[in-house]
Amino acid sequence: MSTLSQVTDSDSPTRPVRRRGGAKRERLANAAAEVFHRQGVEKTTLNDIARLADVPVGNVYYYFKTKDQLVEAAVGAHRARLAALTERLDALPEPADRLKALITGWVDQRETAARFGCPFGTLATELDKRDDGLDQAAAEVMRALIAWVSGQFTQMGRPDAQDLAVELVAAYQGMSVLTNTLRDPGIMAARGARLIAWIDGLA
Amino acid sequence: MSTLSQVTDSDSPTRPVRRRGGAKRERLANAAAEVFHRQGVEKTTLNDIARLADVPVGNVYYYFKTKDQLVEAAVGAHRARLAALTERLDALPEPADRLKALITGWVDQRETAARFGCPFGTLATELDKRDDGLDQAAAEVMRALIAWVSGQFTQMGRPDAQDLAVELVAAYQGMSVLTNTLRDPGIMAARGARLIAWIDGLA
Amino acid sequence: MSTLSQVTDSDSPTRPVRRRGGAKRERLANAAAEVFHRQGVEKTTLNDIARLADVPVGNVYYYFKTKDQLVEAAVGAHRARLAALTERLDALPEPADRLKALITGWVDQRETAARFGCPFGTLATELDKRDDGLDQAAAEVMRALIAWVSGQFTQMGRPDAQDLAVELVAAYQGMSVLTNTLRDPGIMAARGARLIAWIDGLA
Amino acid sequence: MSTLSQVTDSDSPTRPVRRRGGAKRERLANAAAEVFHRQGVEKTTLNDIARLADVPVGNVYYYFKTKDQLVEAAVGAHRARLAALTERLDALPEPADRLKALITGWVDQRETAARFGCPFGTLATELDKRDDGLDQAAAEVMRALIAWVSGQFTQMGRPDAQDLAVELVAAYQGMSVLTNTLRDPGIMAARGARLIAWIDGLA
DNA sequence: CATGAATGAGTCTTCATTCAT
DNA sequence: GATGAATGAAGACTCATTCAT
Repeated sequence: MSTLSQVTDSDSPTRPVRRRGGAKRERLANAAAEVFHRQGVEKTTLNDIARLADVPVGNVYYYFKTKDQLVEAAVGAHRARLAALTERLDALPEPADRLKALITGWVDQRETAARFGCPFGTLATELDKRDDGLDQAAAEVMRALIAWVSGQFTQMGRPDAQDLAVELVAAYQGMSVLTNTLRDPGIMAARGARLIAWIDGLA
Repeated sequence: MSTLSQVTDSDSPTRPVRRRGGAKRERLANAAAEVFHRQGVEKTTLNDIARLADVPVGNVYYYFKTKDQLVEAAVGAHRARLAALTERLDALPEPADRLKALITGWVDQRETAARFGCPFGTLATELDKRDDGLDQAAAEVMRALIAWVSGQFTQMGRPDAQDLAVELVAAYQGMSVLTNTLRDPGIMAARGARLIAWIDGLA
Repeated sequence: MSTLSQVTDSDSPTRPVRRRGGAKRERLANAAAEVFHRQGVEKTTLNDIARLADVPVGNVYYYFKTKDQLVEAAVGAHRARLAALTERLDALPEPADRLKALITGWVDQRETAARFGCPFGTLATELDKRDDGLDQAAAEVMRALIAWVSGQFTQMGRPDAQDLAVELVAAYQGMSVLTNTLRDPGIMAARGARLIAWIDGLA
Repeated sequence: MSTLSQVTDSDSPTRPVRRRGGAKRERLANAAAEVFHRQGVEKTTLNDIARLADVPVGNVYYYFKTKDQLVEAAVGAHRARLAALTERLDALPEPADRLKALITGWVDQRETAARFGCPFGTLATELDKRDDGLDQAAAEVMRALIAWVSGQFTQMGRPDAQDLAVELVAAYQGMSVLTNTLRDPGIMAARGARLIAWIDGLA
C-alpha cells in the first residue's frame, strides 16, 4: 500500500494565509515516512528527517515532542495516503477493477519494493517489535486496508470477503518480503499477474 | 522458517575435553538470533545478547569483532536451523507430506509469530534496509528455503515447481506479517489450513 | 615554534552578539594543542580536552565529529600561532634580527621544552607514525616555518637560503629533543646562543 | 642510532642448553622496539608485539608483567644495539673515522627515518610525555651515545668535546625530525654530508 | 612453562532532547 | 515561532591484564 502515492504536494500556492505550521508539520511527517522506509526507524535520526523536510533540527520539537510522535505521524501519513488511494479507486465503477488497479499500483512500485520493501509493511514489522501503542496504530492502518478490500469482495458478491481480503493483503505483503530480500522486482511482477488472474477468476 | 527449532542443544555430556570455544560462540549466535527476533537488530544491545548467552560483554569481542559479525552469525544460525529442519523433513517418504509438515510447523509457532513475526523474515526485512553484505547473507537463506520447497514440488512432478515454491514461501511470509501486525494467531491458523489444502489439491 | 604564543585571547568584551560558536571551537582547538603537547595525542582523552576547554564532552562533538578532527584543529592552531609569530617578527627591520628573535623566543620557552619538548615537533613526530592525512597537515606547518626562515636568509643575501633554513630548523628540533630527553633546559640555552652567534657570523 | 642494526640473531645453534626463555625474552624485546618504532608505544598492542615475536599473547606475561616492562625492555634493546654499534666502531683506528662511520650509518637508514623517524629518538620523545621512570631509562641511552661521541672528540684533542658531542647528536635528532616530518630522505643525506665535512674540518 | 580464553575498566562516538536567544 | 547550540545518557569497541588448564 502507500503506493500510487501520487499524492500531489497539495500546497496550492493560491491558498493564502493558513498558518504555515500545518504545512511544516505535514512535511515533517512525510519526510519521516520516507526516511523510515529507506533506513528503518531505529537507524533514522531526527537530523535525517529534519534535513529532508528542510526544517532546522531544533524546530522539529515545536511540532513533535518526541521521536515517537514522529513515528506516529509517519503512520498517520500512511493512513492518509491509503485513504487518498482508496478514494481514488472508488471512482472506478467495478469493484474487481478497483482491486486490480490496487494490485497494479503495487506492481508499479516494484523497484522501490525490491530495494526497501513495502513502505508500510516494513514499518509495521519494525513497530511490532515494540509494545508501546505504536504497533496498534500500524495495525489500524492494516485493518483499514483489509476492510476496504473486503468491501470490494462483498460488492462482488463473495460471502467469504473477509477471508479473501486477508488472502490478498497477505499475498501482497509476502511478495514484498521476497521481492525485497531477493532484490528481485520480477517476483512482484509475476506474483502480481497471478493475483490479477485470481481476481478475474473470482469475478 | 526457523521454526521447529527443537534443535537439541547437542552438547552430549559425554564429550570430554573439546574446547568450549565453539559452544560459546554458538551460544552467542543463538542468543543473538533470539534477541534480534524479539527486539530487532538496532534495538538490541550487545549487553542484551551477552546477558542472554550468559557471557560477560567484554568477552563477546573475543568471538565477534563487531556487532555486524554477530548479525552474520545470527543469520548463520537461521541457516543452520533451516538445514536441520529440512533434513528432518526429508525423512518423510512423500514430498507433499514434507511440505505439509513444514507448514504445520509454521502454524505451530503462530503464537510467537503473532508477537514477533517470522524469526527469519523480520530479520531479513530489517537487514534489507542496509547495503552492507548482510542483506545478501539473508537472501541466501531465503533462497535455500525456496530451493528446498521447489525440490519437493519437482518430486511431486510439477514443472512449475519454482513458481509454486515462491508462492508458498511468499504466502508464509505474508501471513506472518499480518499475523504479527494484527496480533492474531488465528490468521496463521486459517491461512495455514488453506495452504495445506492447496498442497493436497496439487498432489 | 608555537612559542611566543602570547596570543591574547582576543574576545574583546565589547563585541556584542556574534555567535560564540567560533570562540568555543577555538578554545577547544587550543586546549587540544596544549594537552596533546603535555600528554601526547594517544594518551589524551576527549575528556581531558573538554575539561581544559571547560566544555561538556558531548558538546565537543558539535564542533568536531571525531578525535582526528581535533588533532587537525590542533595542527591548525599551531599554524595560526606560527603565522602570528612571524607576522610579529616581520615588524623588525633586519632579517637577521628577526631570526635571532625567533631563536630567543625558543630559548625563552626552554623550561617547557625540557618538560614536554617542542609543542609542534613532538606533535609532528607522533602524527608521523600514522598514515592518514594528519601527518601531511603537520608537514605543511613545518614547511611554512622553513619557508619563512628561508625568506629571511634570502633577504640577507644568502643564495643557499633554503639549506640554511633547514639547518636552522633542524638545529632547533634537535636541541628540543635533547633538552627534553635529558630534561636539561641548559642545553637549549647553550645551543641557542651558538645559533645566534652563527647567524651573526652569516650576516 | 640503533642503526647499523645488523644485530645478527645470535642464537648460535651450538649453544646447548641455556633455557630458551632468554631467546624468547629477547625476541619480545626486539619485537617491541620495532613495533614501537613503527606505531608508537600507545598505538601498539601487546598483541602486535606478541604476533611479531611469534609468541602467544598469554605467554608474554610470563616474561613481562606489564606493558611498561616491555617498554623498558625495548629501551634496553636500544641500549644493547648502541653498545654493539660503538663496539664495532671502536675497531676503527681513527676517532674521526669512527664518528664519520656513525653518521654514515645514520644516513644509510634515511629511508626508514623518512617513514618512521629515528627509532630511538621518537621513542624517547614519546616516553618524555610520561613521568614514570621510563623517560629516565631513555635519557640514559641518550647520554651513553653522547658520552661515546664525546670520547671520540676528546681523543681528537678537542677540549670542548662534550659540547661538540651534544651538537652532533642534536644535529642527528634534528635532521631525523625534519626528514620524518617532510618525508624526505634527501634531507638526511644532505645534512649528513655537511656533518661529515664538519668533522673533517675539526680534525 | 605454554596458551586460549576471560574480564572489566575505559574511550570514542551518537543522539534524543532541551535551552537560550 | 524559529534556531543554533548544549547536554548527558547510552552503546560499540579496545585492550591490558589475569586465569584455568
